[in-house]
This record gives sequence, structure tokens and C-alpha cells, in this order.
Amino acid sequence: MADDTVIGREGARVRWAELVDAINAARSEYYQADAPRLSDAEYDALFAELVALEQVHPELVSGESPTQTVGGQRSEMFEPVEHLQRMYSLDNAFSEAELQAWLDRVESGLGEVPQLLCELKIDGLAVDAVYVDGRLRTLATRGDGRVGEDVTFNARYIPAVPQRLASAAGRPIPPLLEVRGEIFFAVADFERINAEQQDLGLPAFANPRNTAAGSLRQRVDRREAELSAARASSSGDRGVAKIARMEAELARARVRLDGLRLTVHGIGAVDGLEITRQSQGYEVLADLGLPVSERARVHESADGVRDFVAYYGEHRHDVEHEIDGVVVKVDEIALQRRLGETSRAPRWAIAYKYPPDVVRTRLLDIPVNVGRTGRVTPYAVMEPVRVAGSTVAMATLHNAYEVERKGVLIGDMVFLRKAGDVIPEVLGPVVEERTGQERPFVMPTRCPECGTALRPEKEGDKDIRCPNTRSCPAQLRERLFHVASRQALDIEGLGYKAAIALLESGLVADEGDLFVLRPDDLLRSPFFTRDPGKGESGPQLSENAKVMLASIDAARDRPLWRVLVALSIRHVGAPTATDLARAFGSLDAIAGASVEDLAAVDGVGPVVAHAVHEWFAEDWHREVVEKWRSGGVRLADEPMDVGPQPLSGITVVITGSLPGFTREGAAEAAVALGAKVAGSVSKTTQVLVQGDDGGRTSSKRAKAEKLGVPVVGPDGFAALLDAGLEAALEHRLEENA
DNA sequence: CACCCTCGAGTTCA
DNA sequence: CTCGAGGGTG
Repeated sequence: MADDTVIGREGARVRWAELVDAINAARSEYYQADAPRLSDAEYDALFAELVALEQVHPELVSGESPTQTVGGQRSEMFEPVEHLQRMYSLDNAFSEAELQAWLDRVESGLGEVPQLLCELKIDGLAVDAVYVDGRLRTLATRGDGRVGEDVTFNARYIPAVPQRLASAAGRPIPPLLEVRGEIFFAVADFERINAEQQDLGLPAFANPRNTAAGSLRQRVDRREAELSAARASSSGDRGVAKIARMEAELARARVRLDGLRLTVHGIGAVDGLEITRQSQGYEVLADLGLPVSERARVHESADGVRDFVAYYGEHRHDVEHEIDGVVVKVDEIALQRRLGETSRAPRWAIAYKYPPDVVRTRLLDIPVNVGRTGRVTPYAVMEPVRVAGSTVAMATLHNAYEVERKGVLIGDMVFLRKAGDVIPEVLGPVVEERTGQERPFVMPTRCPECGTALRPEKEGDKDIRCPNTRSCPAQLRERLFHVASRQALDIEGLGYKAAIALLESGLVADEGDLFVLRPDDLLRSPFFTRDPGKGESGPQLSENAKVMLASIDAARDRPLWRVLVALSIRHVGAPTATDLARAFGSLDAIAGASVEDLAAVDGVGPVVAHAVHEWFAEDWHREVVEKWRSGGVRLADEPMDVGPQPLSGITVVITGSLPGFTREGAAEAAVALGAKVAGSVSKTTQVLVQGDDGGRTSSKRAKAEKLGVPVVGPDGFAALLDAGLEAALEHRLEENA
């Protein structure tokens, strides 16, 4: 944002010129290329800065400023259509404060608190449709707000755009009706189209909006004409092949148009309809067969507006289409008229914009990390940037092939998002921003921690590893940390820092020593001690150290599968460990088993069987086991008679948190009754248990609905444990929540 | 052998 | 959440 205390008059003039150039360039790219260099958020930020600058320095404002015009230039390919009534754009609010400021302005302008209509701001493409005597006359893009591009010829392939109006309530059809709306793809449809696009070897579309824009602006009519011309004049094999190709392209174009959706959110010129309120207008449009949003709500107060904004901030991704904000409109048309318009936007409406979920930031470096199993993973270190509610500075890049596939160079500006709103993901470079100073990532050939030459475990693996499993400091650290993890022995107080302290102080040489630690030993490390209090002499064990010791003690008596997981045997995670523990009963039985014995276990194949067998063949591995044994760790399961297994053969997936259970506790309760608890929904899943997801999007839920897998809530889970699957399904949740 | 699942491993921030 | 890769199936 411009800051008038910092920028002087001359600086303001320079900045103003920069902003005008950048905005004009972005506008022409946006309208002509369908592949804008600036994201909407960036464009909006530039625009907001320009508006702010012009408020402080009104002398700068001239006719050429983008604040005085709307939209961009028209592409030459399309026939111009003049809108009957001008299509305004909306002013934006980027914060609650700016929204509040608008509410205050409206209130003082009217001298009363108006009813406010809130609706989702669909991230699509604005269009204008004119119906004369109930028939679609023109469909046009927004263009510069006065004149748009005629895409009527495509409309007959877009089922979402009615060709004729018809009133369900027997209302007379208005002689003239101009409506405005948003053309868009549902996210799911976009993903399907994009997958098909990539299958054909064509470049992927950046996002649903650009795809919608590209789809709507196809010259289907021209292609049809070319095709029939080719048919008329074709001869020979080449002609046949060409026609086939043209037919395929045309078919693809039509399929894309078929998937476009429309939501009408405005009325332009009208004759023969009585519209008193925006919301009542929507009802009339819906009655005439035009698609309007079902999510629009009228609120009596600013609080209601804020709640609406907050609700969709949380549930942004639960809606079938992309949303970039909320539009708030004064509902009553008479009040809208009283407020009027500025040169570019109405005063009676505002677009509150959510923070973007794809941002750009500088890729500063690509270091590598050495994991528990020696796998070497490159990760991106970036200029910290706020995205989807938190500040991100790092993201995994998985492996060297991924770095290459994404095409990022160190020093690049990169696109960053949060996959599933949680895990940061680098999408790719902003190629246009390259200066030539960027350098490629080079995968190291030696372990950054111990210098050992790195190599793939076997020929053809994409991952490369540090083979120094025994004494690579990174692997020791990660393994020790892993022993304490929730999936393994679940030792409280032994976190990452404690693991490092234990190793660096020499208190443990490796994970084998963990169970022979004595409290007195810990006094030697400052990490585990605190200063003596009154009446105490010498350092004392810290609270954390006591917690850790008690928890280590408790860990001596864990089920066998947890011990197996804690040993960091390749390919043995919790599910496989559970299978092995059930099949063999004790660690000694597993250690003594042949490869064939091991491979006989369901879910264990030759690779895993080999890995387990090899693990026990290593001397120092067996030493770890012996140290644990002598340290009192139980290495066998009590032969316990399992209770009744009413849920055997049933696969359950659990998502969200269930009251009265921890995440693992819920799974264990189901497993104890014989159920199989899977991590993701597939067609073999009998039921998805949906707990409280804190308002977050559940991808599992979406998948379940797609596959027709029944979804139940917490009470369904209780019924499942109590009375079985049949009873649980009595508690099925509605498909569309 | 091609497919679909499932598992393993690494991972971000508050 | 992601990719890679193992296991099982048809």
C-alpha cells in the first residue's frame, strides 16, 4: 500500500506511472491471452494501491488512469456487443475493517441500516444475456463494461444458459430482460477436463476460471463452418484424417461448453417485471428458469454479514465452485438508487475478497534433508509468505525428479499453495520473472551429514539414500525421534530436541541405549536439568526429563506391533507390524522366521519379507534388540483370547475427531471388534465415519460421496461398535450437507 | 502384466 | 497431502 508519509510527491508520480503500466499490461493479457501473468489477488493489490495513491494525490488522476475506466480491451476475434445497461465492476474490501468502513458509509449515506444481501463471489467470468420475448437474443462477455464479445453462437451448447424463458408460476414473460451472471466450471468438472487435456498431451489449464474463459471464447461456429467446408472438398486419406481431427476437436469444445455453469446475479435493462428487491428479483429470475445461487442470504445487520463472510471463509472449499469472496448488496432497489454509482462501481455493493490460496514467493534455496531411513529429500526454502491462513517458508520437493518436473530453479519466483489447505506445495516457477541469475538445483552425491556417497537402494529407484544407517547422525537422530512417535512406542517428553540432546551428550549411542538410561545419567546433560532451587544442591532433573523417564518406563510394556514399528525396519509401518505381530506373537519368532514364513503373512510380499529377514541378520540390529530386552522391554504379546469379532470383514475409514475417543482410540475400538480401519476411502470401504472436522473440508467425505460409500456421524460410529454395520447405517448423514 | 489398493515415508505450521 | 512403491487380483 502507498504510504504518503514515506512517498513524496515525485515518488508518488513515479509509482503512479508504474502502477498504471502494470495494471494496463495485466488487463490486456487477461482479456487477450487467458493466461494472465498476475494473479487476481496481485492485480487487486496493485489496483488498491493505485486507488489509495490517487486519494492522497488527487492531482495525479487523469483520464488514462485505470481507476477511471473499467475492464480491458477487446480481442479482435469477436463481434462487439453493446450491453443495454453498463456492467459495473465492484469495489473490493480486503479486510474486515474495509468491509466495516463500507457498511458505515452505506448507513450514513442512507440514514438507516438497510437489509443486506450476501452472496458468494464466484471466481468465473462475467457475462451478459439478453432475452427478448423470452428468447435468448445475445450472450456476451463483459468486455470493458460497455461493450463485450458476442458468444451467442456457443450458448446453444451450454445447457446452463436457457434458450427460452418459461415461468413455472404462470408469470407473463417479460418482453425484455437483460441479466448478468457468472459463467464457471465446478472444481470437479475442471479437474476432469484438465485430466483429459493432459491425457491428450496438451498443456494443463491453470485454474477453473481461465478454463471457463477459454471454453466460452472458442469459435465453435467457425470450426463448424471449416469442418463442413473440409467435408465438402475432402478427398484421400489425408482429408479423412484431417476431418477426424477436426471432429474430435469440435467434440471436445462442445463437451467443455456442456460443462459450463451459470449463476445469475444481476439484472440490467428490464421491461415488464416488477423488481423491488435484489433478493425478490432472484426469485423472479429463478421462476423464469434462470439459474440463481441457492446460497444468497438477506441479513438485517452487519453482524449477519460478518457471520456469512466468516462462515464461507471456513467453508470456502466445501462449495462446488471456486469462490474469491463474498458480494454484499443493499437489497432494496430504491435504496440502491439513492446510493448510486461512482464512475466505475456502484456504491450499494462491495466485494469482500478472501485472502488468496495461491501466492507467489521467492525460492531462496533447495537444501536436502536426510530422513530416518536415509532417504534424501530436497525441500524448498522460500521467502516467508502468508497463504491460506498461515505463514509458509518451507515445502517438500520429494526428490530430484520432482524438482526437475516442476521446473523450478533456485532464485525463481514460484507459485505456492496449500494442498488440501494444509500442506504447502510448490506448483512451479513464474517463468516470466526469470532474470537469468537463477541456478539449477544439483542433487548432492554425498550425505550432507556424514559424507557417505549416496546411492539408490536398488537399480531404477527414484529415491537416493545415505547407506550409512548405523552411524549417520541424521539417521540416528531421526530414528531415535521415531521410537518415541505416536505410531511407535509413544514416549512423551522425547521430542526432537531431547533426541538431539541424548545423542550429542553421549548419553545414548543409538536407540538401543534408550531403555538402560538411568535418571542420574541425565543430570550430566543441561537439556534435562534445571538450576537447583532453595535447599537443593547441584542440578536437578527438569520436569520434562521426569516425564520422559516415566514415559520410557511405560513404553517397556507396549504391544509387540509398536515395538516392531519402533525398530525402523524398512517397509514395516503400523499396519504391516500389526499383521506380523498377530502372525508370530513374539519378536524372537519373527527374528527366527525364514523369508518364506514371513511372506506367508497376508500383506507381506517378497520385498517386505526380505527386508525383515535381512534386518535381523545385521549384528548391531540384534544388539539393539538385546539391549531393549535387558532394559525390560516386553518383546512378545500376551496370548490373549480375542473377544467376539462382529465387525470382521468390514472396512471402516474414520475422519475428523469423535467425542470420547482419541484418533487412535477410535480406530482401536473398531479393530478390537474385528474391523479393518483403512486410511483412505476406496470402493472397498463399507462406511466412512465422519467426526467433527472443525469446519475443514474433508476430502474423504467428498471421495465417499463420489463412490457412493455411506457416511455416518459419531452416533453412527457408536452404533457400529454397539450393534454392527446395519445399525450404523441407520445413522447415515445426508449426502449434501 | 496392468490395474487398483494400501502402505511407507517425509512433511508444515500453530 | 504427496509421491513412490509393494502386494494382490484378474
